[in-house]
Amino acid sequence: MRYSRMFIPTLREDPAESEAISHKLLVRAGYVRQLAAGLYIYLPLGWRVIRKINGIMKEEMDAIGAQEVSMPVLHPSEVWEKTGRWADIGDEMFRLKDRGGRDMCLGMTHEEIMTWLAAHEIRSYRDLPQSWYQIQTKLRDEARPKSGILRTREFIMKDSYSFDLDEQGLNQNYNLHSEAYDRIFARCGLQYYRVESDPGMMGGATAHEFMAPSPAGEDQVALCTGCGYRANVELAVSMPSKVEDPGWPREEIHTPEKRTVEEVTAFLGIPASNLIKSVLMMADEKPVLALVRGDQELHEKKFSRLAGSCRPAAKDEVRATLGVEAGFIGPFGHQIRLIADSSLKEGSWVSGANKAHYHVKGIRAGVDFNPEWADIHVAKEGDGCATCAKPLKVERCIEIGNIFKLGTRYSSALGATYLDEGGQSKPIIMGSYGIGPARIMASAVEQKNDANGIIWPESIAPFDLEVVVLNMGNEQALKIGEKLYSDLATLGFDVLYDDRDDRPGVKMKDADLIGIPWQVVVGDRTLKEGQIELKNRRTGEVSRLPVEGLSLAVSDEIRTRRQKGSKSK
RNA sequence: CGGGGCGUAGCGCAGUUUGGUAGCGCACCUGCCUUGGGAGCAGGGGGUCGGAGGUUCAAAUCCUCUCGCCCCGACCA
Repeated sequence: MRYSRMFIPTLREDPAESEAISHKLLVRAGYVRQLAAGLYIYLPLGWRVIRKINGIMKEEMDAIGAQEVSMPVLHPSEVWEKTGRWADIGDEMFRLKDRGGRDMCLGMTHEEIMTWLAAHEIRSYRDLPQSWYQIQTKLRDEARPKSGILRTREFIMKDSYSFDLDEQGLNQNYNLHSEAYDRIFARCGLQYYRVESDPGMMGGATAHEFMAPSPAGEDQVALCTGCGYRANVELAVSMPSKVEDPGWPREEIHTPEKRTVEEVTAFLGIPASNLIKSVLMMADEKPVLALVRGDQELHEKKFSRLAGSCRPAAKDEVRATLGVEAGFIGPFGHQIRLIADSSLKEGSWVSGANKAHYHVKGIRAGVDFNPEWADIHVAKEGDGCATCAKPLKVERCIEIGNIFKLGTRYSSALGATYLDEGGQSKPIIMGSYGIGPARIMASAVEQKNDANGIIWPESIAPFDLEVVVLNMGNEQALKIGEKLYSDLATLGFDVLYDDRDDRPGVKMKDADLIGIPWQVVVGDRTLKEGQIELKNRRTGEVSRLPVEGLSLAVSDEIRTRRQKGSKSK
């Protein structure tokens, strides 16, 4: 492809409306443009990257026997009504009516439609197992689109669905997908973790997420440095650091206007880990008091697994229920359910005194309060691993893929059954598996860039190499450039040929910004010595090659250095 | 949906406090010149100041409403 004819609108400056590095670079280097909040246009370079990623995904999906299909984006409401999600899902679903007044929606995922198909076409155990996948547009009316192409309202997803006779078959398909995902992300050049995740509203039992570490990520992942335990903090368990019992006797202390943990600890000169934080939650409109240590955060999801769906109580609800304002709640003297984090079992603590402007020091579990015990804190860096007690690390990550064991949730609802060998009708056992190619793209940029721009992994770069003729006025250079361009293409490389009549500085800046892994530079300076340069974008390493037999030399050099590179990785 | 910020030329911004007929850099067009890290000179085109209403002799600037975008939080099937 000739640069002069390709649409690559690079920007000299970072776009104003962007925070994430990947967002800035992808806009600046001419890969994407924003149409509206959460709606992105993929320009020629950007679409090439997506196509490369999709190609890798297809190869790996096909390799595990999954079959590609294509599903409609527009769905009739009935299918979604059958699984209950038409009602369960709120504003996040785009809904519309067709001309006949029928309720329709835009697909946010395809469990319903895939299961509908299975329900209609699968009859016998002989038809199973099946794995179907598609690479298709999804639409979700996100409350807050953000970080460029990381969280958008319209996005492409590779989603696969497995259909099995039994749990054993599901496990096999689940593992096949997990391994295929490992190969996909490794081939895309990403650093990533496979972590335990919350099955959530997908309604399954087991789920994992594939997480690419990046400060732009929205998720936090707890990682054990010892045993390899890895889990999304949405469900990660941990042992909070031990706190020595100060052995305080019980006494009431005047703490005027000291409401928050910071205020109280500063006032009393004690660490937050000596405090009990009491949070009143409304679970199905019934009050439940949650107790965590002062240095912990209440994990609402863990809590709601015990208490039912809940929300923090409003200020006036606190007063009405407990008779005291929120800053001075104590865990004693109430007739409501108490759930405390296990870290509070031993020791003496400071808590609110159930009296405005007073706290109480030296209260003890078993003496002053008798809660139900559970892990209801958010795991944080430095907590002990629940399995091996080694310290946990917490890292911010981008969710690039997920796998769910769905079981029979969708097949039961939609009547996707088969007849087994004995003629018994049984629900199909399902799994679903997703990958966001745009997130792979963004994660790659997040993980691989420098001050000059993007550094693509070779597998997903828009081109294999870029030929840069620095001075188009130099006839010899021009001739060599043209020859390189056609020869290297013939040798099977995807070549971007910068034939623009621009100054060398502009071309080199653009080449670095765009981030194609190899640059073949034809410049006056080295040409005088009968040489051209081959530059590795990642390492900056430059090797000089003689003009004679150039194209083959370049291709040999890239191939051997690719091998060297992959060995040293 | 709650909190914060921002909408002025294609992009990045100043001007808004204190109302007086819109500016800078880059990009773009023409010509000259230049070619190893976003050159230089000369000339030129381009803006209903997000939108609507109001106050005023006069509004980018003040007031009211509204739309859009970004960031934090909630949400995220």
